[in-house]
Amino acid sequence: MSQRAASLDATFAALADPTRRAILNRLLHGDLPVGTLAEPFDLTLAAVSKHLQILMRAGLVTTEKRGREKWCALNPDAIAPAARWMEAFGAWGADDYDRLEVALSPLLGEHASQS
Amino acid sequence: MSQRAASLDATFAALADPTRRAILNRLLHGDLPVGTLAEPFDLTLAAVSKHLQILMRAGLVTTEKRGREKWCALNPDAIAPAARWMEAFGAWGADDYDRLEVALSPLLGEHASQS
DNA sequence: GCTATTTTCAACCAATCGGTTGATGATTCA
DNA sequence: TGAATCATCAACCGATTGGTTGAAAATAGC
Repeated sequence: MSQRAASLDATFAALADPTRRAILNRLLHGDLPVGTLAEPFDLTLAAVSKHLQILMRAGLVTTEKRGREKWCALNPDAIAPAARWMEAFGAWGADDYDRLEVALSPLLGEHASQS
Repeated sequence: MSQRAASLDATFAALADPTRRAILNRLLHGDLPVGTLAEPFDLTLAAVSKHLQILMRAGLVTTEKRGREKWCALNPDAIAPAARWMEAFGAWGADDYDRLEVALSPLLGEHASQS
């Protein structure tokens, strides 16, 4: 599987969990240390820590250690490949064939991908 | 969990598998019966059938039985909620605060969602 | 140095996932 | 009617997921 496909796997899988989407929403309003980030969730800190690792592996969140706290920040650029992938399908229904052609081109690399 | 969040779960989870994205790519070029759709994949028909059920549950693919064949078609509208969700993150990095505000509003329903 | 705080690690558990095989249900056609 | 074709179902398998608990590592402050 291409590097590109693996990245899409990680991104979409990261977004498929409601806790992780809520974490991203929380970070949309500002950077936070792990403990504060975890507060509103009815989960152990270890569980939130695991979710963060999945988000980091997908590149959606970056972290920086400051003292004994680890601050988390959004990395919105990481979502771009997945967003572009999805555009093809929106464009497919768009009755706008220029837009369709543009949206389709990023897909060619994975065109014949199997399993 | 809200209905909206459940739908996002199903959509993103469906997109997180490369075989399923390849199925969608294949359908982008035209409707196909299950057997033909499955041909390029090194999988049993049963496995492809399961992937199709996941795509149908997410609403991304619709089917219609014609004779003994079951024809599959894309339903690109189903991807719109997920695409809108993702826009918020692209917009967050965009230095364009009008766009950010617009992109953020669809998130409010899930804003405080936990677990 | 000792203690408290922040976060992760390791081991475990039940549930889900992606795949297989073999049987079964529909449908077509000779 | 009987045989072939198209697709799904049911049962199973190993790997992964999302969660827990308890111990450990790193840092801060007294």
